[in-house]
Amino acid sequence: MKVPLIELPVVTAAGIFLAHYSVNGLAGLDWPAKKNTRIRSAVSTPSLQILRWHRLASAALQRILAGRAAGELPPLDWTGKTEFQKTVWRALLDIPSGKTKSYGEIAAAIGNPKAVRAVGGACGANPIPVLVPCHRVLAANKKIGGFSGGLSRKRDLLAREGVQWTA
DNA sequence: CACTCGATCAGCG
DNA sequence: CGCTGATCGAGTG
Repeated sequence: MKVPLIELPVVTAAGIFLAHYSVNGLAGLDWPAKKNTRIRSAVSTPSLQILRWHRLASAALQRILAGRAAGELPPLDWTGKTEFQKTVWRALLDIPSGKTKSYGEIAAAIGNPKAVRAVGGACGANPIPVLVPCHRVLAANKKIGGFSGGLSRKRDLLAREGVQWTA
């Protein structure tokens, strides 16, 4: 069955993010496009509930970009994702702003200490960057590691949170 | 099922 | 610093 998605823009100083909502909650977040793409609003009329979720998501995004704690999040829709991925993402939500963990620490935290590389894979598959703070995961030696959205974005987010990493 | 590929890591020279 | 093996989940055919 096909679940309709609603797209709503989040205007921030860092650009316009695009949030995707399903009937279950926030399902995805897109990085700001380079160009001034269509700021067209929702394809169909968002329900009151979705607008409410959107307020939460927008506020949380603004706070994280300002280097502060996210605060309350809307429900996250991870339908169709694997249990392993969901477990990893839940662990990411436990990393507070300004702190980081290594891929190995995440693996240990979810009780699967040898699944180090798999954790990296799950981070890369995260559909909701920033709010699910995949950028707070560094390599073991505090090196920057990788980032699917581009390393410059990871560096920017970490800098906003006052985090140090090794070159 | 049998591959392949990673946002890893620790060990070793 | 660079190379290597171990090891896991996901994607592909």
